[in-house]
Amino acid sequence: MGLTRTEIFTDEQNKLAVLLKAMAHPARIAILQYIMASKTCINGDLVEELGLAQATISQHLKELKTAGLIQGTIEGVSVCYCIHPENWNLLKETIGTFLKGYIVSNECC
Amino acid sequence: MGLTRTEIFTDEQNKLAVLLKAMAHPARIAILQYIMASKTCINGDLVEELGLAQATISQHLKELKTAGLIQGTIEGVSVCYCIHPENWNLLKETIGTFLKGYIVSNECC
DNA sequence: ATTATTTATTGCAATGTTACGATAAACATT
DNA sequence: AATGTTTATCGTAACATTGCAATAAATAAT
Repeated sequence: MGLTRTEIFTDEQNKLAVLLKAMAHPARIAILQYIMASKTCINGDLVEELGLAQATISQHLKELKTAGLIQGTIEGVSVCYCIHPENWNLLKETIGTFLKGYIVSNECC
Repeated sequence: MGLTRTEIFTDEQNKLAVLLKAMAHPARIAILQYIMASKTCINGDLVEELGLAQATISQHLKELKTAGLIQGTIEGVSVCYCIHPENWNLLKETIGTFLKGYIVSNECC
């Protein structure tokens, strides 16, 4: 007990939950916003910008990368991060479809 | 250590994180989808539908209600839950704006 | 070669999440 | 009044998350 019972949900429900969870932290939202604004960035930029420890930023970047929201390529001594274009569009679509599922109705409480 | 440093983020970043977190669980996604499809529902419907314990469903409903995504009104012995129309539209807008922040660019890694 | 720069990983402490059984509370039915 | 129905809350066990210091690893500069 105490661990999510993923087996009783559909793949789509589990996948959407993983994506939302990856974004569900102010630091990761801030990181995504920073990357969106500056197109690319490195870990050090974010450490300065956000004021979190280097290890913490690195951990958040890893989570975003694991979820497929960003990608990182080694550039000499540093790693260049940016939004993962294809996955971001997929994300947009998946969340969009989910949110559109509600149509205002008067059958409400 | 170990607790999110909300004070270093903007209100908007923190609020969006709270909303995303409220949805970032397969059970809560399933609950929202069920409510969207059936317009209204009670705790008991969801216990049958999802196969989670009554206490667990109640807890998830509470989280969704606290985040403002759903509303519940007492109807005799049971509680009728439905999507919170205004907040759902706000959510749509907030997430939409966030996701639109990325414009595909060739300045990538 | 040595030193500097940059990021990832490890280890840890504090806190949060998830799930469920048991129980309480509140109304409906008999 | 006693019983049934429905939901919320409490307590608890098992993980999971967050954040940081310390350290490792890998390239760049001197």
